[in-house]
Amino acid sequence: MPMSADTSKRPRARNARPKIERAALKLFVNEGVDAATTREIAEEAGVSEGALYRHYKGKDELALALFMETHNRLSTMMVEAWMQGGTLEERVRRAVTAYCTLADEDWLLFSFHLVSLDRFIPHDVRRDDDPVSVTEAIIKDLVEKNEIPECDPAVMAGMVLGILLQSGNNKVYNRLPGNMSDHIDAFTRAILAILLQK
Amino acid sequence: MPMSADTSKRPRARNARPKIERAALKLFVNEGVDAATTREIAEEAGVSEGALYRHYKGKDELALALFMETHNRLSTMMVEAWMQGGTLEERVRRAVTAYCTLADEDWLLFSFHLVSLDRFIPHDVRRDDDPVSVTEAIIKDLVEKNEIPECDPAVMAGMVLGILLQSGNNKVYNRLPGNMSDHIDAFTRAILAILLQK
DNA sequence: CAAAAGTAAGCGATTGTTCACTTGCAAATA
DNA sequence: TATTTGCAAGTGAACAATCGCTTACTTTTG
Repeated sequence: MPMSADTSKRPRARNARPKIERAALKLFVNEGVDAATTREIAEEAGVSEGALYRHYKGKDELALALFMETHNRLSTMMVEAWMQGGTLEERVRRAVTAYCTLADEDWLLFSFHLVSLDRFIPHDVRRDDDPVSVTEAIIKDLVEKNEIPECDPAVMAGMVLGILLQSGNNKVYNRLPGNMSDHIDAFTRAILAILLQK
Repeated sequence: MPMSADTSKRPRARNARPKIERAALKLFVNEGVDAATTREIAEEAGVSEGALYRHYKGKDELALALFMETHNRLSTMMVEAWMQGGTLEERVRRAVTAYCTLADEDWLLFSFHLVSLDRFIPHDVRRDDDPVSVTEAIIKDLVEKNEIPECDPAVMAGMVLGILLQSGNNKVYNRLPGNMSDHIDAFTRAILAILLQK
């Protein structure tokens, strides 16, 4: 007995994982992690809901994995850019360039990291290898070697990072035109101005 | 027939509204608005769940009201501080002082505003009276009057605000010691350094 | 005593996750 | 080469839990 027309069954998807990740990123950024449902993600990805659980333990693990992808690359790139040596300006410019390049290469992935910082960065625990701690350590070192004037490293680290992070946030809100890389010069000069002030 | 001992009925609360607001703030900051349930808020406040709905239409309205309380005061204080006139340094210092004072007066309320910025600030719409637009307008004015060197007002506004916002965020994460007001000097000098750079 | 404020119970809707089943592919077997 | 077999990947229906909110009622207040 021939079946009547296919009752709108989804054609089986292939390579669901990247589709799920891009769909999740899009919804996470636009609605927030909590508001984005697994059903929405699956629909946006053109994939069944169960497929998500073949690759991730659950929604939270998916979100964390996407966050960490950027978070780890960020720490690595920043440290590498700094360790290469050179003048203060050269090192700052390299770090800023690394940050902006990472942002521009995959803006969706990067902006998710940016807007989810306060969800995934624990409020009370310090890690030695996260961007804030790394920046603080670098500044402490610069002070000790008399490359910059005396200052409170914790305060200075916040201000320096603020220049980059807030500019990123403004780009998320469509308040900053162009790519992040378009402003490498402005960022570099501002950071140097703060570091070398007085 | 006398009932056996009171089966754990909550003693009727009085003045529930402020209790609800403080409890909500605490939970909103620590868990996020979505993760904090109305049941948790009521329990933390020592109040029944229904009491929330005597004062607010729902959870979202409660969160928005708490956000706007800071948001509006912030815009007002910043504009007032700036309009009073004086030298560039005096005006910057007054604006910074206003910001830090607001933060220290009610840190819980303020930090909720800080961590919820991207929830309540729409991604695509510009308002003329929000802090970012206000800052941008001020900088544009400074450039036109040749009080500071030529620069892109959008970029400069992001960087200037970043100094304050990221420091606030770091305090939320317990990475910045003391009150915000303790660092008024550092913030003021840093902002002046990037405004007047080159 | 009327209105405002608070309570406890519970309802409808939604959500993250599970589960039994199917499919396509590639290695193993003959 | 032709056939079998094992397994990772995909499906979608259903579940248990939870959440925001409403309701019927009681208490306080001016």
